[in-house]
Parts: sequence; structure tokens; C-alpha cells
Amino acid sequence: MVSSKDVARLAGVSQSTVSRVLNHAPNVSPETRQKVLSAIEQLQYTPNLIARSLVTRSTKTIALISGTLRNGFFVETTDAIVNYATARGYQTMVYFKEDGLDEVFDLVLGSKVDGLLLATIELDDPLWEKIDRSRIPCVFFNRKPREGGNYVIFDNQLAAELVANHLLELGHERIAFLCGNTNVSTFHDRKVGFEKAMEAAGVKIDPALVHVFDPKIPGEVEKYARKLMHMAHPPSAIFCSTDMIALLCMDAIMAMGYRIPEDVSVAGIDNISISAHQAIQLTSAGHAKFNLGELAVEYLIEMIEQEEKPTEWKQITLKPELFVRRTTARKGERSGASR
Amino acid sequence: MVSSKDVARLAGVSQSTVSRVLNHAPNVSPETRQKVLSAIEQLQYTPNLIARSLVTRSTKTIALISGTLRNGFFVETTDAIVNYATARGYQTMVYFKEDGLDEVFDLVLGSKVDGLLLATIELDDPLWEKIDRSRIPCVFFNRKPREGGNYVIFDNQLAAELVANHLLELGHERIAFLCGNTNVSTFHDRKVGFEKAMEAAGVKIDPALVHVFDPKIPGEVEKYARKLMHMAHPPSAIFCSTDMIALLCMDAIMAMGYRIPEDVSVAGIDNISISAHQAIQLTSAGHAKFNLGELAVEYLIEMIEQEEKPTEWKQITLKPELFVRRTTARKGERSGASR
DNA sequence: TCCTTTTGTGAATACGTATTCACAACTATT
DNA sequence: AATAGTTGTGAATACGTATTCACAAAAGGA
Repeated sequence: MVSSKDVARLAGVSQSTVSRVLNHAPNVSPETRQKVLSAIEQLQYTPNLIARSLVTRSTKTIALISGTLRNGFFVETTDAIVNYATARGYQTMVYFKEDGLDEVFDLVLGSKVDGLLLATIELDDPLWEKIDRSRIPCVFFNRKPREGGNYVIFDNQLAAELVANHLLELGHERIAFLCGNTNVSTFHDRKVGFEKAMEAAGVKIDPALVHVFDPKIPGEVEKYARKLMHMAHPPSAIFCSTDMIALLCMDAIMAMGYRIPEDVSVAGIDNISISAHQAIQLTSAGHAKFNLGELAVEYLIEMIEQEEKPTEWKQITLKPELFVRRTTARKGERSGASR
Repeated sequence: MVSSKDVARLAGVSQSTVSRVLNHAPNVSPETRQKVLSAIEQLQYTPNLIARSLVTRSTKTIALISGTLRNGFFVETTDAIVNYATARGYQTMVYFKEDGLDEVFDLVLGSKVDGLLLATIELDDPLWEKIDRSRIPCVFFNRKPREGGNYVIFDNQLAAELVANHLLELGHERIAFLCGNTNVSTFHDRKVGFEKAMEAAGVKIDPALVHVFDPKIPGEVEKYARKLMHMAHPPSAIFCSTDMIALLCMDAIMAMGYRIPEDVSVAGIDNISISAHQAIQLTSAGHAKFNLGELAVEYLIEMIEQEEKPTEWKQITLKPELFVRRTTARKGERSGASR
């Protein structure tokens, strides 16, 4: 491995001088600089960023702990985050894990990354205290811990209310709800939103129509979708707590021979891009303009680069909007809701 | 920052001993080990992996340079790669870039990653020589350089022939071809496959139906899709060189009011998972079992961990199969080709 | 001409770890 | 009881860089 010492030797200068040239320090004569540069060129020298990090105490690297890419939502946030970070001169270390995060966090801590983006924190996650104590700049997105933390999220309760109200206005009353585990803020709030909207409309929720489960487990969504449609009195609409769940649900239902929305309406939350595809046209709530991941990484890098650390949490909650498409229709009608 | 020296001081031992405990070295008495462990616990010490890497000359990190996640193909490979690497104890640094790779490669080299996965090499990429010279373990997937290199790819020519023959058998003759730039092996080979199949069937290719462009540019696919359908004599089938292009093409065509496959058949290559969705049902060629990314990372890690470096290239070419779904139909018929 | 400041450079050190070497204290063998 | 081998530990060093300090040479001011 060729080091700055080798460059120094070839250029006939000291290692300090090579370092000075590399870091564009002032006070190095043009002739010396040229000698060093040509030695670098000749030896094909690349500075060892590991060694540099050790002394500068900065790695120009951020860590992203995200949910699986099988969920289109995380695809879009990951893409935005990595691209933004790259453009700002940061490298990105990624981990797609939702549990066993303790191990991953130790890895992240040991890697001395400059900051951390975390999408999979639980409401009462013991990890949160550990993160807080570590003093590493950290921004949550999509989910948040129960208390404190910097985060960028949707108003999930509002999003769920928008969708639920839309279904109610279409005349649906037997509305099923397929929900991820409520130990995370996202699903907790969406469930509350659903329940509030139903209560406000004076419509009783049939507990047999509500399933709370882990959507990461393969086949789980499909299982509950089939269960719902096999009921003696099936729902007329299925409200899925994410677009990803809605997509899997649609797939299962259509495979059974049902038609959407003629036989059953389906809606989701997140408004991921595939939902707008002409062949899908999934009704959803979310944001068309802002990407939670991008907002989160923007704020993280701002935090990393500013001198004095902020004393207050930065907590951003975006208002979602409703996107009515063709998977939802008036109860009993044959055509889609949008014209 | 708490270091192993601090732990040593608290435990009343030397830093070497702390290191020994950390690395499960033999010859450390149970009492000493216990003292060290409790000091570690008390100080919440996490080893600095940066410093460790500097001396061990191994970072337990691989770099992934991939195409954009807006292409579902790269979503699936990225997911597989990161998960496999994580499971094997490697961290993954990701970059979603297809050009300006020189800069990224310097970053990768400087970061002293243990290996490199690269999905976006061009046929005659000058970067390839640089990579080769650097002696860094590297596996290409999806694309390959013209000469040499370790890679895992599909037999792209065969894939294109399968799809083209399928369309020909359905009676199509005016078959359009939407293709990515042919300076990369993937698109080059797929184009050759298309041309060979057409020639073998004795069907003349109308040059006005063939468009070669950069599918990364937003709106580009849609532009050509509209152009095709606005022709005085539009194609009866559109063969897209990737599923991603096919999805965008379908979206544009359906937005114009055409029906697939009644008005025009559409097919792709890659067989990404969304293509099998009941609402999409895109005819495609690819592999249902193997993920190119996963195969590539498996081989990369094997290469990293084996003592003596192999002297020969490992070049794997998977045979693709055809998946006939409902976006392709016999020319002039109303219903889909699959029953 | 003498003193002060500026400019360019090298020697030395620190970052936090793994590892080699030396060595004392035991244990086993004769 | 003397020797050889083993075990547990610390001191010293290396990894490749940035940075501080010291200092010589050159430039500037009187």
C-alpha cells in the first residue's frame, strides 16, 4: 500500500508537506507543490481515509438504518437519502433491519459515523436512551420514539382520518383495517386516526375486521386479506395502513378472482410512487412533494456541520393530503370513484 | 471519547490486556477478563473500528455502486446484497451513481473497503483498468466490461430472444424496441438478441420503431412511448429492454387511453417482482429463483475471505426463462395470452 | 546594518487499536 | 533441586494521516 511517506520520499520532501499539499494548506511553495503532485500521480497515491478519520475525528459518513426495501416507501427514502448525502460529500452506510438493532447500533457507533438516520425506532425502544446518551447526531424519520428526539414524520393520525373519511363518504361501513404492529408510532397513530374517524361518523368497528400483525413476515398480509374475503359477511372496503400492505392485499384479492373496486374498495397510506401507476391507481394519503428521508438527511447534515449543537429537538410533522384514485368506489357501485 | 486506555486504567491493567479480552485471545486469566469486562460495561466502551481497521487492514465493509433505486431491478439486488452482507458481518457502503464514477471509485479506494460490487460499468469503461490495477476484490453484476472481470449476469441475448420469439409467435411483426444506451453490455446484448430473433423469423425491423436512449432521464421513456402510439402506423407490440422501461411505457400508454394488451402488447426483461402483481401482469424474461446481486455478493465475500487470490476470473451467466403474463396477446385478439 | 516579521519546511507527536517481544511467575519434568 | 516449559501480563511499536512546534531562510523596516 502506497502511503504519503512513499510520496514524500519520491518527492524529496517530508510527509508533513505531502499532507499540506493534500489539504490545500497555505504556505507551500509552487515548486514543492508540483513535485508532490507529480509524485502522487506517479505512484497512483490515494489518501487513506481511515487513517485521516482517526486524526480528524470525522468520517464524512452517515449511517442509515431503514426498513426493508420490499416496502416501496423505504425505497424512495433510501434513494433520496443516499443521493443527497453523496451530493453533499457524505458516504452512506446502510442497514435494512428492524430488529436486533442493538448490534447494529454498536456497529454504527464503532464506525464513528458523523450522523445517524433511523426509520425503525419503536415507541418505547430501549435503544433510544442509548442513542441519546451516545451524543451522536441522529434524526428519525417515518417513526419516532415516545419522548424527544429529532424527527420528520407525517401526521399519521390525520392521514388515517383522511382515508377513513373518504371511505365513509363513499357509503362504506364494514371497513376492514389491516395494520402493522402498534408498538411503533406510525401504526399506532394511524390506528387511532382510523378509530377516531369511525367514531366521529358513528360507525361501529367490527373487531373481526381489524387485524394487527407484522407486515414484514412474508405471506402475512395475504393471509389476512384472504381471511377477510372468506368471511360470511366480508367488508366492502379494506383500509391498509401502508401502500405496501395495500399492494399485497390487492394482489391476494385479485388472485381470488375479486375485482377492485367493484367487489371491494382498497386504500392505503404513504402515496408511494407505484400507487399512481395507471395499472394500480391506489387511493392513498401522503405527500406528493416532500420525501421524509430527504428532509431528514438535510437536517442531519445541517446538524453535523453547524458548530454549536442545538439544545432543542427539531420535530417536523408534515400534513398529508388525500389522493383519490380508482381502487375506491361508492359502496355497491361498479365504476371507480375518480373520473 | 472513551478508549481502551481508559478501560485499562479503570481495570488496573494494560491496554494490551484490554485488547486481548476484546479479541478473545487465549492466555488471559478469568479474573482479569472479568475486571476488564466490568470496566467496559461501566464506561459504556465501544471499540473504535476505525482505529482497528488501520492496524488490521480490514474494514469488514464492502462498497456497492448501483443504478438508481427508481429501477426496481436495483431495488431487489440492493436489498439482497445489503442483507446478505449484514448477515455475514459486513457493512455496506452504497452509492447510486451511473456516471462520474471516477470520483466515487477514489472514495471507495480511500475508504479501504474489503471489496466492491459494481452494477454500472460500461463496456469500454476506462475505470475498469483502474479497478483492475488497484487489486481490490471486485465483482460486477448485471453488466460487465468488454474483457475480463468477475461477473454475474443474465444471458441477455437469450432473454431478448425469448421475449422477441414470444411476440413473433403471437403474430406480431411491427414490434417496437425501447432500449437503453448500448454502451453497456446489458442493453447491447439485449438489442442483439432482439435483432437476431427478428432476422431468424424473417421479419424486417422498422427503424422508426427502434429507440435507443438513456432511460435514467425522467420523461424519456414516456416521450418515446407516446411517439410510437402517435405514429400513422403504430406498433402492435412494444418490447422494452427492461421491466422498468415497460412499467413507465405502460403508464404512458394507458394514460393515453389505450388498453394493454387489447390495443398493444408490452413486454420487458428482468422479471422484477412487481411485474408479477395481479394488477400489472407484465410478460417478462428473467429468473425467478436467483438474484444477481445475491450471487455477486456471495462470491465477493468468498473471494475476500479465501487466503490465496484466484488467478482466473469467475464469470457466471445465468440462463433466463420466459414468464408469459397478461400484457401480451395474439395480434388482434382481445384477451390476454395467458389463461 | 541590525532587528523583526513572514514564509516554507521538517521533526515529533497524537489518534485508538492490534501485535510482537520480553519477562516474571508458576507448573511440570527429570 | 535443577531445568524446561507454560501462562499471564506490560512495554513498545506500527498502522497512515493531520497538526503542532521549532527553526532556518528570506523579506521587510528602521
